[in-house]
Amino acid sequence: MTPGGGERPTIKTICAMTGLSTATVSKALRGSPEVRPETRRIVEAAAEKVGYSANLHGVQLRTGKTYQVAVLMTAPTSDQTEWEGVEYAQLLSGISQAMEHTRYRVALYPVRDHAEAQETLRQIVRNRRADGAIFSGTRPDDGRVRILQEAGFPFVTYGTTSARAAHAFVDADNEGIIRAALTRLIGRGHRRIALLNPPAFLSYGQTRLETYRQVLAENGLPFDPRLVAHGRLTPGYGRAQVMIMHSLPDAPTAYVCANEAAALGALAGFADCGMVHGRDAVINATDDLNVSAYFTPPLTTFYLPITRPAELLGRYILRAIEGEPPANLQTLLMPDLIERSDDRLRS
Amino acid sequence: MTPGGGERPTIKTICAMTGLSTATVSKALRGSPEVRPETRRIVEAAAEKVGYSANLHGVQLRTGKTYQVAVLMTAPTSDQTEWEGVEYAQLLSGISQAMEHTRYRVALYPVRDHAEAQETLRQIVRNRRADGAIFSGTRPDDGRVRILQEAGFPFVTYGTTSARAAHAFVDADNEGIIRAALTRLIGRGHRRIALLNPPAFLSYGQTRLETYRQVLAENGLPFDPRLVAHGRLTPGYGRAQVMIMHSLPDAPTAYVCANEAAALGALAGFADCGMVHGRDAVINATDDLNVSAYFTPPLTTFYLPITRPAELLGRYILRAIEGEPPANLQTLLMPDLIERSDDRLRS
DNA sequence: GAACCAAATATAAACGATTATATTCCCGCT
DNA sequence: AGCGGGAATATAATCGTTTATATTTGGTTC
Repeated sequence: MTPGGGERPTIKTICAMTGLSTATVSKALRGSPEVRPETRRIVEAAAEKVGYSANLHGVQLRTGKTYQVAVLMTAPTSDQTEWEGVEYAQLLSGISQAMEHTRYRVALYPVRDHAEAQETLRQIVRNRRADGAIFSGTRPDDGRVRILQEAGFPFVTYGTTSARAAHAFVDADNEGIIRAALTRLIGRGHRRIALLNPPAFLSYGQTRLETYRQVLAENGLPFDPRLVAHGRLTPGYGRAQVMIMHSLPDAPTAYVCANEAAALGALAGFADCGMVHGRDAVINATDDLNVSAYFTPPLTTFYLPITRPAELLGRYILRAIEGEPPANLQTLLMPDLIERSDDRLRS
Repeated sequence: MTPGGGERPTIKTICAMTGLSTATVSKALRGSPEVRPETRRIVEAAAEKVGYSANLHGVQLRTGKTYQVAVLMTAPTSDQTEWEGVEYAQLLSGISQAMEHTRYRVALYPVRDHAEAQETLRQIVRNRRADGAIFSGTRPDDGRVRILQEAGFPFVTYGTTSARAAHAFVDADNEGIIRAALTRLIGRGHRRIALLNPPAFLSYGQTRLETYRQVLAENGLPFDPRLVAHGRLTPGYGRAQVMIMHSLPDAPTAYVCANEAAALGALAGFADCGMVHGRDAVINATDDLNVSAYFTPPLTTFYLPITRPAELLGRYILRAIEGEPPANLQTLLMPDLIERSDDRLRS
């Protein structure tokens, strides 16, 4: 494509073609007002002709920008074969898609745990390996948030923290979800409703628990701690919790599962206990993949396509990098209720 | 940490500390034999003291290396809410983990289709955005493979092609899987076995189909094209195919599904048709997430934890970048058979 | 002791962009 | 005519490395 050979064109190629200096060409290409519109057109034509695109390494060295967005992924490790973390695929895809027509790319940093995440972020900040960061699984007092705030490093969380006012975030409206799910189930006659929550240290688990207690109280129902479980949201967890709670003297008639993996396991637990969904108890899920349509039986779900928060995360980190204040970069998304079963209390 | 202030240390920092020149320091840090061991120790001590780590942008500009591995991900797009592509999360995680203690990072390139993948790869090659590439969903005659081979660009595929001899790849042993699955089902009395395959243009679908025909022939069983389906491996696909094949005059008594998503849908199809798994027909899956343990009922599966091929992909791409010949970078992995149901033909 | 050589180190030129500073040019003003 | 000043462009420094080339050092050899 380059007339003179297969070498990749640089600014100097364009200088040679146009007789202009590197400074002028550089400015013209970035649309600086200092260069005459006519000159800019000449430069752009030349650039177009040879298919010029800036060498990022040069730009990066000079400006210190990396054009990378670090996405931390709390990794499904090799020793852990459960169905977990599968939503990362679509999360990453959505984030990348938001950066499609920019210079930015997603760079992946898998981490094993919270401590490693902090260490990784420190390195990213210290060595300026990225211009911004995204991570999920937030805790109310989140060490990662503190590190990045102290460093003045742009970031967006997927999930809230107690410092939420001060940073960009995207999350599902967990309060809204639990309120709607419980109100619906209570309206259909359920009095003992189990909550299969994620690990207790996660913000959204806590939000859900608080809302759960609140809604129970508002409806004059007692709070029974034995109906609340915390744990990693694997199918195995869902199954185990159903088996435990089923054997309570006063077993729950409804299970609200924090995601579809747990709900799938809960269904398996039903089978193990000889329970029939809809007759002995019901399960509701809240999730972002919408697999529950294919469970036997299909489950009622609060469904938020994960690509929605994902694209938002992508757009927000770009704006955060550009210096937009966090207050403009905060969104809670309310999932849609998809009723796939009646869920009325029988018996 | 730097004595003189918060600035990030560079080679010049170390020059100032040791009184050596940048050339010597650079060579010392990279272990060049031209520098005296004693000098090297001095340099290393100084580097350690100030916490020096090379500025990648400088290195990249000078050497042209990017220390990025491009992973193409045929993206679950926003308009597509089916459970599909979820295994990418663990694939990416495994790849990244293989590069953990290197300078290399995974850079993510989501693409919508084959054409976009080719265009993306051309850009990556042309603008040297990465040192190597990984992609999946191979076809026998794969345009992406041709582009990279012509460019002499290092890459590893997840899946085989007809040019397999000439490039690095990792894949499941699809021939072995189908042979084992069919032999087992035939041994248990099944005569009409359905094959729920991925889209026909994919290599592994073709391999599976060929093996399927071959094994049938070896066992004196007729090949019935109506028992073979091709399509995107969503739950919806599995369900639809079961409904179609169930209504055949001579319906299959066993379904071999190419992944767990399709198998889950097939189970949903069973429920829709009023079929009972194990009585009217059985389902086998082959997959890498091992969710089928939690289906109702649990399904027999050929299970290859996706992290195994993933780590191999990561290791292979690093070696390919270092110039290792493709012949040493080719592996077919045989999954484990996990028998979760009897699967003998009843009736 | 001069000449030579290898080993170790230093100097300086890249890599490709951005940008502070300098130069040129042209115009209007006194 | 001379000068000041703004607009447009050019020159050159710079980012942090690597590496080709030059220089120094010290030891051998004759």
